[in-house]
Amino acid sequence: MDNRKCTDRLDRKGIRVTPIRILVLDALMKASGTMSLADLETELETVDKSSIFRTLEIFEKHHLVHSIDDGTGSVKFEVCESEDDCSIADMHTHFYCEICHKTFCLKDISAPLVDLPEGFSARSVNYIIKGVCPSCARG
Amino acid sequence: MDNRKCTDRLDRKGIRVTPIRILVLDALMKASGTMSLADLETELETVDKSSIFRTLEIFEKHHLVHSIDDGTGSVKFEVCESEDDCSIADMHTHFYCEICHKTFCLKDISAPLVDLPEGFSARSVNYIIKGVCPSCARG
DNA sequence: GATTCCATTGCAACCGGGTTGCGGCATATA
DNA sequence: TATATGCCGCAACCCGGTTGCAATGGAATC
Repeated sequence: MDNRKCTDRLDRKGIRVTPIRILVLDALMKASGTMSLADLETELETVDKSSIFRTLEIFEKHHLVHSIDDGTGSVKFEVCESEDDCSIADMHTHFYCEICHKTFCLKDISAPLVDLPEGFSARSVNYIIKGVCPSCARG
Repeated sequence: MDNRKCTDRLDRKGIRVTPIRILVLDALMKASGTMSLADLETELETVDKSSIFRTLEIFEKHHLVHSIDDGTGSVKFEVCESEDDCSIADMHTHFYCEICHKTFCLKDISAPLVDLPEGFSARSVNYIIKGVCPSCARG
């Protein structure tokens, strides 16, 4: 576990460093895709659900992670790509297969952003396409 | 209540007509925007939650209505625009204000659809932008 | 007309993700 | 050392959604 890297990043975001916050951030950074609260609970079995919850809450408020609602009923979390700021450009496309109920993370397809009516300002985008994935289409 | 119109539409979709289904469909058609299960429960106080739930399930399966997950924790329902088929073109943009927690239905902005990798086929799009709405921006 | 069958519905209970109150412990501040 | 503040675990709670089951009712069959 890269303790140092986590500590630095928390510092830079102005988040007080604690052992649990390091654990959670480390797990998120190591994860290949997104992680749900339940995923983190499983991964960090010594840490209480509510602590993880509150940690994620803080991370999100400080734009260290962002959440994706893929419509499966459990919100997913992901470390923001850019080190210093979490921009809308970080938001990419997700695909949910209605057959096998898996969520795919299409990292290289960034979520489109439409022109909004006067007065609306966007801070994040939740873009999820539902349909049938390749392997379910074949079989 | 336009009983006839509802009955016809149910018929055309191959959905067996029942009093409750007429009530639910009528409420949805009359609604200015989207409705949640809870909204319908309030509107149709004589009808049980589970009955509404199952009715919506059937409606959705027959592509008479579609659901939108706006990230508020309660799924919204909406009658498909086109009479005969519910196409992806029906899906429009939704905006969720992080300050006042309201969901706006931007009916005239259709949800964009990105090119998916080989093998993925899209059946619906869930596109929701989060940010600050005009009245909250004003302060 | 009587009987059988199956879809529909209401009720109540359940489920699971998320959230909160609170008390204890640790850490910081005076 | 005394005092405040923040962090954490536990347990309980909340709420939207979902399911099992029994009763009802209408259509199909005898």
